[in-house]
Amino acid sequence: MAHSELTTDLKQELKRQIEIFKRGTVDLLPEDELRAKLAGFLKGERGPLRVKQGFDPTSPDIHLGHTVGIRKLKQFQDLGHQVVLIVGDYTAMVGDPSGQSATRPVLSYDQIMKNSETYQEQFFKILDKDKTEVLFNGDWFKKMEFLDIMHLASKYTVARLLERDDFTKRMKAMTPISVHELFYPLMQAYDSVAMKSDIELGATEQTFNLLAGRTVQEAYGDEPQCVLTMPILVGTDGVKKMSKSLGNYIGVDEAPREMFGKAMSIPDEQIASYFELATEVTAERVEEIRKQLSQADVNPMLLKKELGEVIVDQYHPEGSGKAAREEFERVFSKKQLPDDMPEATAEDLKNLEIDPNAIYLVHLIAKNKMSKSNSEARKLIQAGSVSIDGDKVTDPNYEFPLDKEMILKVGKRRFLRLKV
RNA sequence: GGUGGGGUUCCCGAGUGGUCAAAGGGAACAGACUGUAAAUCUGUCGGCGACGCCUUCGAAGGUUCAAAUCCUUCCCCCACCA
Repeated sequence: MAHSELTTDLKQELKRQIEIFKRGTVDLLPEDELRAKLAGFLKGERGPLRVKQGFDPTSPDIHLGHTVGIRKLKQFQDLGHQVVLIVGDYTAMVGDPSGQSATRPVLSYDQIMKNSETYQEQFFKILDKDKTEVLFNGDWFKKMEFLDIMHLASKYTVARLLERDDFTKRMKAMTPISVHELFYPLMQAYDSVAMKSDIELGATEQTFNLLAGRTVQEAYGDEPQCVLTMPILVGTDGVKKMSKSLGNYIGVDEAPREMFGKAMSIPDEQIASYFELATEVTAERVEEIRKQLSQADVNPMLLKKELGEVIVDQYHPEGSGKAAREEFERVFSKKQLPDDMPEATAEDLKNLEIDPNAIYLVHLIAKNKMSKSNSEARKLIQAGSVSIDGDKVTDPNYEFPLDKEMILKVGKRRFLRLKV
Protein backbone atom coordinates (compact mmCIF):
# COMPACT_ATOMS: atom_id res chain seq x y z
CA MET A 1 0.00 0.00 0.00
CA ALA A 2 1.39 3.36 -0.97
CA HIS A 3 1.71 5.65 1.98
CA SER A 4 1.22 9.09 0.66
CA GLU A 5 1.81 11.93 3.06
CA LEU A 6 -1.18 13.67 4.55
CA THR A 7 -1.61 17.25 3.53
CA THR A 8 -1.72 19.87 6.24
CA ASP A 9 -5.48 20.12 5.88
CA LEU A 10 -5.92 16.41 6.33
CA LYS A 11 -3.62 16.41 9.33
CA GLN A 12 -5.82 18.99 10.94
CA GLU A 13 -8.92 17.02 10.12
CA LEU A 14 -7.31 13.90 11.59
CA LYS A 15 -6.51 15.74 14.77
CA ARG A 16 -9.99 17.20 14.97
CA GLN A 17 -11.70 13.85 14.56
CA ILE A 18 -9.48 12.07 17.08
CA GLU A 19 -10.27 14.81 19.57
CA ILE A 20 -13.97 14.37 19.06
CA PHE A 21 -13.62 10.61 19.36
CA LYS A 22 -11.85 10.91 22.67
CA ARG A 23 -14.06 13.51 24.26
CA GLY A 24 -15.81 12.16 27.33
CA THR A 25 -14.31 8.70 26.99
CA VAL A 26 -12.09 6.71 29.29
CA ASP A 27 -9.69 4.90 26.99
CA LEU A 28 -8.87 4.68 23.33
CA LEU A 29 -6.62 1.77 22.58
CA PRO A 30 -4.45 1.66 20.71
CA GLU A 31 -4.61 5.23 19.56
CA ASP A 32 -1.92 4.96 16.90
CA GLU A 33 -3.82 2.17 15.18
CA LEU A 34 -6.93 4.28 15.05
CA ARG A 35 -4.93 7.18 13.64
CA ALA A 36 -3.62 4.92 10.92
CA LYS A 37 -7.12 3.69 10.05
CA LEU A 38 -8.51 7.19 10.04
CA ALA A 39 -5.62 8.52 7.96
CA GLY A 40 -6.32 5.78 5.44
CA PHE A 41 -9.90 6.94 5.19
CA LEU A 42 -9.02 10.61 4.89
CA LYS A 43 -6.62 9.82 2.07
CA GLY A 44 -9.33 7.87 0.32
CA GLU A 45 -7.45 4.58 0.63
CA ARG A 46 -10.23 2.91 2.55
CA GLY A 47 -13.86 3.42 3.38
CA PRO A 48 -15.26 5.12 6.45
CA LEU A 49 -14.59 3.50 9.80
CA ARG A 50 -16.96 0.72 10.70
CA VAL A 51 -17.98 1.62 14.20
CA LYS A 52 -19.50 -1.18 16.21
CA GLN A 53 -21.56 -1.30 19.31
CA GLY A 54 -23.59 -4.26 20.44
CA PHE A 55 -26.74 -4.28 22.53
CA ASP A 56 -28.36 -7.29 24.02
CA PRO A 57 -32.12 -6.79 24.04
CA THR A 58 -32.53 -8.20 27.51
CA SER A 59 -35.21 -5.68 28.47
CA PRO A 60 -37.74 -3.84 26.34
CA ASP A 61 -36.44 -0.36 26.88
CA ILE A 62 -33.21 1.48 26.58
CA HIS A 63 -32.28 3.98 29.23
CA LEU A 64 -29.85 6.82 29.69
CA GLY A 65 -27.08 4.36 30.50
CA HIS A 66 -27.29 3.00 26.97
CA THR A 67 -27.37 6.45 25.49
CA VAL A 68 -23.85 7.23 26.66
CA GLY A 69 -22.52 4.99 23.92
CA ILE A 70 -25.22 5.89 21.43
CA ARG A 71 -24.39 9.57 21.71
CA LYS A 72 -20.78 8.77 20.94
CA LEU A 73 -21.88 6.73 17.94
CA LYS A 74 -23.84 9.71 16.72
CA GLN A 75 -20.67 11.75 16.73
CA PHE A 76 -18.97 9.15 14.57
CA GLN A 77 -21.97 9.17 12.30
CA ASP A 78 -21.88 12.93 11.95
CA LEU A 79 -18.25 12.68 10.88
CA GLY A 80 -19.24 10.37 8.06
CA HIS A 81 -18.35 7.02 9.55
CA GLN A 82 -20.47 3.90 9.31
CA VAL A 83 -22.24 3.03 12.52
CA VAL A 84 -23.11 -0.64 12.85
CA LEU A 85 -25.43 -1.69 15.63
CA ILE A 86 -25.27 -5.32 16.56
CA VAL A 87 -28.48 -6.55 18.09
CA GLY A 88 -27.37 -9.42 20.25
CA ASP A 89 -30.32 -11.72 19.79
CA TYR A 90 -28.08 -14.73 20.33
CA THR A 91 -25.79 -13.24 22.91
CA ALA A 92 -28.83 -12.15 24.91
CA MET A 93 -29.65 -15.78 25.38
CA VAL A 94 -26.23 -16.41 26.85
CA GLY A 95 -26.15 -13.36 29.08
CA ASP A 96 -23.16 -11.10 29.45
CA PRO A 97 -21.30 -11.94 32.63
CA SER A 98 -19.75 -8.45 32.74
CA GLY A 99 -20.39 -6.82 36.05
CA GLN A 100 -22.64 -9.68 37.06
CA SER A 101 -22.33 -11.46 40.35
CA ALA A 102 -24.65 -14.23 39.27
CA THR A 103 -25.70 -16.05 36.12
CA ARG A 104 -28.33 -14.12 34.25
CA PRO A 105 -31.73 -15.65 33.71
CA VAL A 106 -32.18 -16.97 30.21
CA LEU A 107 -34.77 -15.18 28.11
CA SER A 108 -37.02 -16.73 25.52
CA TYR A 109 -36.29 -16.00 21.90
CA ASP A 110 -39.70 -14.45 21.39
CA GLN A 111 -39.18 -12.03 24.22
CA ILE A 112 -35.80 -11.09 22.85
CA MET A 113 -37.18 -10.37 19.40
CA LYS A 114 -39.94 -8.21 20.86
CA ASN A 115 -37.40 -6.30 22.89
CA SER A 116 -35.19 -5.77 19.88
CA GLU A 117 -38.03 -4.03 18.06
CA THR A 118 -38.54 -1.41 20.72
CA TYR A 119 -34.79 -1.09 21.08
CA GLN A 120 -34.47 -0.09 17.48
CA GLU A 121 -37.22 2.49 17.69
CA GLN A 122 -35.50 4.00 20.67
CA PHE A 123 -32.03 3.97 19.12
CA PHE A 124 -33.26 6.15 16.33
CA LYS A 125 -34.34 8.84 18.71
CA ILE A 126 -30.64 9.64 18.67
CA LEU A 127 -29.07 8.02 15.62
CA ASP A 128 -29.91 8.68 12.00
CA LYS A 129 -31.77 5.62 10.87
CA ASP A 130 -30.83 5.90 7.20
CA LYS A 131 -27.15 5.97 7.98
CA THR A 132 -27.15 3.13 10.44
CA GLU A 133 -26.56 -0.51 9.68
CA VAL A 134 -28.38 -2.89 12.01
CA LEU A 135 -27.30 -6.52 12.17
CA PHE A 136 -28.48 -9.42 14.30
CA ASN A 137 -25.74 -11.66 15.52
CA GLY A 138 -28.10 -14.61 15.24
CA ASP A 139 -27.61 -14.22 11.48
CA TRP A 140 -24.15 -15.67 11.70
CA PHE A 141 -24.39 -17.73 14.86
CA LYS A 142 -27.42 -19.62 13.57
CA LYS A 143 -25.39 -20.90 10.68
CA MET A 144 -22.45 -22.12 12.69
CA GLU A 145 -21.90 -25.80 13.09
CA PHE A 146 -20.43 -27.39 16.13
CA LEU A 147 -17.01 -27.59 14.52
CA ASP A 148 -17.12 -23.88 13.72
CA ILE A 149 -17.80 -23.21 17.35
CA MET A 150 -14.92 -25.41 18.43
CA HIS A 151 -12.73 -23.58 15.95
CA LEU A 152 -13.73 -20.27 17.51
CA ALA A 153 -13.21 -21.64 21.00
CA SER A 154 -9.70 -22.75 20.10
CA LYS A 155 -8.67 -19.15 19.51
CA TYR A 156 -8.76 -18.23 23.15
CA THR A 157 -7.55 -19.78 26.38
CA VAL A 158 -9.35 -20.64 29.55
CA ALA A 159 -6.78 -18.82 31.62
CA ARG A 160 -7.47 -15.59 29.77
CA LEU A 161 -11.21 -16.02 30.11
CA LEU A 162 -10.94 -16.67 33.79
CA GLU A 163 -8.55 -13.87 34.57
CA ARG A 164 -11.22 -11.27 34.10
CA ASP A 165 -12.40 -9.62 37.23
CA ASP A 166 -16.03 -10.70 37.15
CA PHE A 167 -15.13 -14.37 37.03
CA THR A 168 -12.38 -14.04 39.60
CA LYS A 169 -14.81 -12.43 42.00
CA ARG A 170 -17.41 -15.05 41.44
CA MET A 171 -14.91 -17.84 41.95
CA LYS A 172 -13.86 -16.28 45.22
CA ALA A 173 -17.42 -15.70 46.32
CA MET A 174 -18.20 -19.29 45.35
CA THR A 175 -21.03 -18.29 43.10
CA PRO A 176 -21.56 -20.52 40.11
CA ILE A 177 -20.22 -19.83 36.66
CA SER A 178 -21.75 -21.82 33.86
CA VAL A 179 -19.70 -22.94 30.89
CA HIS A 180 -21.88 -21.09 28.43
CA GLU A 181 -20.98 -17.82 30.11
CA LEU A 182 -17.38 -18.36 29.12
CA PHE A 183 -18.54 -18.21 25.54
CA TYR A 184 -19.96 -14.75 25.84
CA PRO A 185 -16.72 -12.85 25.17
CA LEU A 186 -15.98 -15.16 22.26
CA MET A 187 -19.37 -14.48 20.73
CA GLN A 188 -19.01 -10.77 21.07
CA ALA A 189 -15.52 -11.04 19.63
CA TYR A 190 -16.76 -13.05 16.70
CA ASP A 191 -19.34 -10.35 15.94
CA SER A 192 -16.40 -8.11 15.22
CA VAL A 193 -15.05 -10.64 12.75
CA ALA A 194 -18.42 -11.08 11.07
CA MET A 195 -19.12 -7.39 10.57
CA LYS A 196 -15.52 -6.31 10.06
CA SER A 197 -15.28 -3.86 12.87
CA ASP A 198 -12.69 -1.08 12.83
CA ILE A 199 -13.55 0.21 16.25
CA GLU A 200 -15.89 -0.98 18.94
CA LEU A 201 -17.46 1.10 21.68
CA GLY A 202 -18.47 -0.11 25.08
CA ALA A 203 -18.58 0.86 28.73
CA THR A 204 -15.40 0.41 30.73
CA GLU A 205 -16.65 -2.85 32.18
CA GLN A 206 -16.70 -4.13 28.61
CA THR A 207 -12.97 -3.69 28.15
CA PHE A 208 -12.25 -7.38 28.42
CA ASN A 209 -14.85 -8.33 25.81
CA LEU A 210 -13.74 -5.55 23.52
CA LEU A 211 -10.13 -6.62 23.67
CA ALA A 212 -11.08 -10.23 23.07
CA GLY A 213 -12.44 -8.96 19.77
CA ARG A 214 -8.95 -7.87 18.76
CA THR A 215 -7.44 -11.24 19.56
CA VAL A 216 -10.09 -13.17 17.71
CA GLN A 217 -10.05 -10.89 14.66
CA GLU A 218 -6.32 -11.42 14.36
CA ALA A 219 -6.77 -15.15 14.75
CA TYR A 220 -9.15 -15.03 11.80
CA GLY A 221 -6.62 -13.07 9.79
CA ASP A 222 -8.34 -9.68 10.02
CA GLU A 223 -7.06 -6.31 11.11
CA PRO A 224 -7.87 -5.93 14.79
CA GLN A 225 -10.41 -3.34 15.87
CA CYS A 226 -9.63 -0.42 18.11
CA VAL A 227 -11.40 -0.12 21.39
CA LEU A 228 -13.10 2.95 22.81
CA THR A 229 -14.44 2.75 26.33
CA MET A 230 -17.02 5.02 27.87
CA PRO A 231 -17.60 5.85 31.52
CA ILE A 232 -20.45 4.06 33.22
CA LEU A 233 -23.48 6.16 34.04
CA VAL A 234 -24.53 5.67 37.62
CA GLY A 235 -28.22 5.04 38.25
CA THR A 236 -30.62 7.35 40.04
CA ASP A 237 -29.59 5.75 43.33
CA GLY A 238 -26.19 7.33 42.80
CA VAL A 239 -24.32 4.14 43.58
CA LYS A 240 -24.86 1.32 41.14
CA LYS A 241 -24.62 1.23 37.40
CA MET A 242 -27.85 2.28 35.75
CA SER A 243 -29.83 -0.80 34.86
CA LYS A 244 -33.37 -1.82 34.34
CA SER A 245 -33.16 -4.74 36.71
CA LEU A 246 -31.97 -2.54 39.55
CA GLY A 247 -34.82 -0.14 38.91
CA ASN A 248 -32.51 2.86 39.04
CA TYR A 249 -32.91 3.90 35.44
CA ILE A 250 -34.40 6.70 33.40
CA GLY A 251 -35.86 5.22 30.23
CA VAL A 252 -35.77 7.20 26.98
CA ASP A 253 -39.39 6.28 26.39
CA GLU A 254 -40.69 7.56 29.68
CA ALA A 255 -43.19 10.37 30.08
CA PRO A 256 -41.73 13.85 30.62
CA ARG A 257 -43.04 13.99 34.16
CA GLU A 258 -41.38 10.70 35.10
CA MET A 259 -38.14 11.61 33.43
CA PHE A 260 -37.98 14.93 35.16
CA GLY A 261 -38.87 13.48 38.53
CA LYS A 262 -36.30 10.76 38.24
CA ALA A 263 -33.68 13.28 37.25
CA MET A 264 -34.53 15.22 40.40
CA SER A 265 -34.04 12.12 42.48
CA ILE A 266 -30.39 11.63 41.63
CA PRO A 267 -28.01 12.56 44.42
CA ASP A 268 -26.54 16.03 44.06
CA GLU A 269 -23.03 14.63 43.52
CA GLN A 270 -24.12 13.01 40.28
CA ILE A 271 -25.37 16.17 38.61
CA ALA A 272 -22.21 16.99 36.70
CA SER A 273 -21.67 13.45 35.58
CA TYR A 274 -25.21 13.26 34.22
CA PHE A 275 -24.72 16.45 32.28
CA GLU A 276 -21.54 15.08 30.82
CA LEU A 277 -22.69 11.59 29.96
CA ALA A 278 -26.39 11.85 29.33
CA THR A 279 -26.86 15.19 27.61
CA GLU A 280 -25.62 17.08 24.61
CA VAL A 281 -24.45 20.14 26.49
CA THR A 282 -20.98 21.29 25.54
CA ALA A 283 -17.83 20.36 27.40
CA GLU A 284 -17.47 24.02 28.38
CA ARG A 285 -20.90 24.09 29.98
CA VAL A 286 -20.12 20.91 31.93
CA GLU A 287 -16.98 22.59 33.30
CA GLU A 288 -19.03 25.59 34.31
CA ILE A 289 -21.53 23.39 36.09
CA ARG A 290 -18.74 21.60 37.94
CA LYS A 291 -17.48 24.95 39.18
CA GLN A 292 -20.91 26.13 40.22
CA LEU A 293 -21.51 22.95 42.15
CA SER A 294 -18.36 23.46 44.15
CA GLN A 295 -19.55 26.87 45.32
CA ALA A 296 -21.43 26.93 48.58
CA ASP A 297 -23.89 29.62 47.53
CA VAL A 298 -25.18 27.76 44.52
CA ASN A 299 -28.22 25.62 45.13
CA PRO A 300 -27.73 22.26 43.42
CA MET A 301 -31.47 21.98 42.99
CA LEU A 302 -31.46 24.66 40.32
CA LEU A 303 -28.84 22.83 38.31
CA LYS A 304 -30.72 19.62 38.75
CA LYS A 305 -33.86 21.24 37.40
CA GLU A 306 -31.85 22.39 34.41
CA LEU A 307 -30.61 18.84 33.98
CA GLY A 308 -34.14 17.48 34.12
CA GLU A 309 -35.28 19.98 31.53
CA VAL A 310 -32.44 19.20 29.16
CA ILE A 311 -33.00 15.48 29.43
CA VAL A 312 -36.73 15.72 28.85
CA ASP A 313 -36.23 17.96 25.83
CA GLN A 314 -33.87 15.47 24.26
CA TYR A 315 -36.53 12.81 24.02
CA HIS A 316 -39.71 14.86 23.78
CA PRO A 317 -40.93 17.81 21.71
CA GLU A 318 -39.50 21.25 22.37
CA GLY A 319 -40.86 22.81 25.53
CA SER A 320 -41.68 19.51 27.24
CA GLY A 321 -38.82 20.04 29.63
CA LYS A 322 -40.10 23.39 30.73
CA ALA A 323 -43.59 22.04 31.17
CA ALA A 324 -42.34 19.11 33.19
CA ARG A 325 -40.40 21.50 35.39
CA GLU A 326 -43.40 23.72 36.00
CA GLU A 327 -45.51 20.70 36.82
CA PHE A 328 -42.88 19.48 39.26
CA GLU A 329 -42.70 22.83 41.00
CA ARG A 330 -46.44 23.04 41.22
CA VAL A 331 -46.88 19.58 42.71
CA PHE A 332 -43.86 19.27 44.97
CA SER A 333 -42.69 22.74 45.83
CA LYS A 334 -46.08 24.39 46.08
CA LYS A 335 -47.91 21.17 46.89
CA GLN A 336 -50.61 21.99 44.41
CA LEU A 337 -52.41 19.57 42.15
CA PRO A 338 -50.93 18.26 38.92
CA ASP A 339 -52.57 19.49 35.73
CA ASP A 340 -53.98 16.10 34.96
CA MET A 341 -54.48 12.98 36.96
CA PRO A 342 -56.22 9.65 36.69
CA GLU A 343 -59.98 9.74 37.16
CA ALA A 344 -62.58 7.35 38.43
CA THR A 345 -66.31 7.74 38.05
CA ALA A 346 -69.03 6.12 40.12
CA GLU A 347 -69.37 3.67 37.25
CA ASP A 348 -65.68 2.79 37.40
CA LEU A 349 -65.99 2.17 41.12
CA LYS A 350 -68.88 -0.21 40.60
CA ASN A 351 -66.74 -2.15 38.17
CA LEU A 352 -64.15 -2.48 40.91
CA GLU A 353 -66.86 -3.75 43.24
CA ILE A 354 -66.88 -0.61 45.30
CA ASP A 355 -70.21 0.85 46.37
CA PRO A 356 -70.16 4.56 45.50
CA ASN A 357 -72.59 5.25 48.33
CA ALA A 358 -70.31 3.77 50.95
CA ILE A 359 -66.74 3.85 49.75
CA TYR A 360 -64.37 1.93 51.98
CA LEU A 361 -61.22 3.99 51.68
CA VAL A 362 -58.85 1.06 52.04
CA HIS A 363 -60.42 -0.69 49.05
CA LEU A 364 -60.58 2.48 47.04
CA ILE A 365 -56.84 2.94 47.35
CA ALA A 366 -55.90 -0.69 46.80
CA LYS A 367 -58.26 -1.39 43.92
CA ASN A 368 -57.12 1.69 42.05
CA LYS A 369 -53.55 0.42 42.31
CA MET A 370 -52.50 3.29 44.52
CA SER A 371 -51.11 0.72 46.92
CA LYS A 372 -49.98 -2.86 46.52
CA SER A 373 -52.49 -4.34 48.95
CA ASN A 374 -55.24 -3.48 51.39
CA SER A 375 -52.73 -3.82 54.18
CA GLU A 376 -50.46 -1.29 52.62
CA ALA A 377 -53.35 1.09 52.05
CA ARG A 378 -54.30 0.73 55.70
CA LYS A 379 -50.76 1.48 56.80
CA LEU A 380 -50.53 4.51 54.54
CA ILE A 381 -53.72 5.87 56.06
CA GLN A 382 -52.39 5.33 59.56
CA ALA A 383 -49.10 6.96 58.61
CA GLY A 384 -51.00 10.11 57.69
CA SER A 385 -50.15 10.07 54.00
CA VAL A 386 -53.68 9.97 52.64
CA SER A 387 -55.89 12.96 52.12
CA ILE A 388 -59.21 13.75 50.50
CA ASP A 389 -59.60 17.27 49.15
CA GLY A 390 -56.61 18.28 51.25
CA ASP A 391 -57.96 16.90 54.53
CA LYS A 392 -55.85 14.20 56.06
CA VAL A 393 -57.67 10.95 56.80
CA THR A 394 -56.13 8.77 59.49
CA ASP A 395 -58.98 6.42 60.31
CA PRO A 396 -58.28 3.10 58.58
CA ASN A 397 -61.97 2.26 58.64
CA TYR A 398 -63.06 5.50 57.01
CA GLU A 399 -66.07 5.19 54.77
CA PHE A 400 -67.74 7.91 52.74
CA PRO A 401 -70.30 8.42 49.97
CA LEU A 402 -69.38 9.84 46.59
CA ASP A 403 -71.66 12.87 46.64
CA LYS A 404 -69.45 15.36 44.83
CA GLU A 405 -66.25 15.50 42.87
CA MET A 406 -63.27 14.96 45.15
CA ILE A 407 -59.57 14.42 44.95
CA LEU A 408 -57.78 11.60 46.68
CA LYS A 409 -54.08 11.97 47.35
CA VAL A 410 -51.86 9.12 48.51
CA GLY A 411 -48.28 9.97 49.38
CA LYS A 412 -46.74 12.79 47.39
CA ARG A 413 -47.23 11.50 43.93
CA ARG A 414 -50.39 9.49 43.62
CA PHE A 415 -53.60 11.32 42.81
CA LEU A 416 -57.08 10.23 41.84
CA ARG A 417 -59.99 12.43 40.84
CA LEU A 418 -63.30 10.96 41.85
CA LYS A 419 -66.28 11.93 39.73
CA VAL A 420 -69.93 11.44 40.46
C1' G B 1 -18.16 -40.79 42.07
C1' G B 2 -16.53 -39.66 47.47
C1' U B 3 -16.34 -36.19 51.66
C1' G B 4 -17.72 -31.73 53.88
C1' G B 5 -20.65 -27.06 53.76
C1' G B 6 -25.13 -24.74 52.17
C1' G B 7 -30.45 -23.33 50.06
C1' U B 8 -34.44 -18.15 55.11
C1' U B 9 -39.25 -13.07 53.66
C1' C B 10 -37.54 -7.93 47.23
C1' C B 11 -31.73 -8.50 47.98
C1' C B 12 -27.67 -9.62 51.54
C1' G B 13 -27.81 -12.18 55.97
C1' A B 14 -28.95 -13.94 61.53
C1' G B 15 -31.85 -17.71 63.56
C1' U B 16 -31.00 -24.91 65.39
C1' G B 17 -38.15 -27.32 68.93
C1' G B 18 -42.24 -22.97 71.67
C1' U B 19 -40.97 -16.03 73.64
C1' C B 20 -40.61 -16.39 65.05
C1' A B 21 -44.23 -13.14 60.41
C1' A B 22 -38.64 -14.55 61.82
C1' A B 23 -32.44 -10.08 64.35
C1' G B 24 -29.31 -6.72 61.52
C1' G B 25 -28.18 -4.16 56.92
C1' G B 26 -29.72 -2.62 51.97
C1' A B 27 -33.73 -1.48 48.71
C1' A B 28 -38.63 0.32 48.69
C1' C B 29 -42.72 3.23 50.66
C1' A B 30 -44.39 7.00 54.09
C1' G B 31 -43.84 11.15 57.74
C1' A B 32 -40.92 15.42 59.40
C1' C B 33 -37.61 18.85 57.64
C1' U B 34 -35.81 21.14 53.16
C1' G B 35 -34.79 25.81 47.78
C1' U B 36 -34.83 19.00 45.35
C1' A B 37 -38.66 12.66 44.19
C1' A B 38 -30.90 15.31 47.13
C1' A B 39 -29.13 14.93 52.16
C1' U B 40 -30.68 14.06 57.26
C1' C B 41 -33.91 12.15 61.12
C1' U B 42 -38.27 8.97 62.23
C1' G B 43 -41.72 5.21 61.01
C1' U B 44 -43.53 1.12 57.98
C1' C B 45 -41.92 -2.89 55.46
C1' G B 46 -46.42 -11.31 53.93
C1' G B 47 -51.86 -11.20 53.49
C1' C B 48 -56.83 -10.30 55.45
C1' G B 49 -62.99 -4.97 56.71
C1' A B 50 -57.69 -7.09 61.34
C1' C B 51 -56.13 -6.57 69.47
C1' G B 52 -57.74 -12.02 65.97
C1' C B 53 -57.20 -15.21 61.64
C1' C B 54 -54.55 -17.18 57.21
C1' U B 55 -50.00 -18.20 54.25
C1' U B 56 -44.38 -18.17 54.29
C1' C B 57 -38.05 -20.20 55.80
C1' G B 58 -35.52 -25.24 48.33
C1' A B 59 -39.75 -29.57 47.38
C1' A B 60 -42.68 -33.54 49.27
C1' G B 61 -43.74 -36.50 53.35
C1' G B 62 -43.12 -37.70 58.77
C1' U B 63 -42.20 -37.11 64.39
C1' U B 64 -44.44 -33.67 68.10
C1' C B 65 -49.46 -30.53 71.99
C1' A B 66 -45.91 -27.32 69.07
C1' A B 67 -41.20 -27.25 63.61
C1' A B 68 -37.41 -22.26 59.74
C1' U B 69 -35.38 -25.41 63.59
C1' C B 70 -35.67 -32.92 64.47
C1' C B 71 -36.21 -37.43 60.85
C1' U B 72 -36.85 -39.49 55.58
C1' U B 73 -36.66 -38.96 50.37
C1' C B 74 -35.88 -35.71 46.39
C1' C B 75 -34.09 -31.13 43.71
C1' C B 76 -30.32 -27.32 43.39
C1' C B 77 -25.55 -24.80 44.74
C1' C B 78 -20.39 -24.50 46.67
C1' A B 79 -15.51 -26.45 48.19
C1' C B 80 -11.96 -30.22 48.42
C1' C B 81 -10.63 -35.03 46.77
C1' A B 82 -11.03 -38.29 42.51
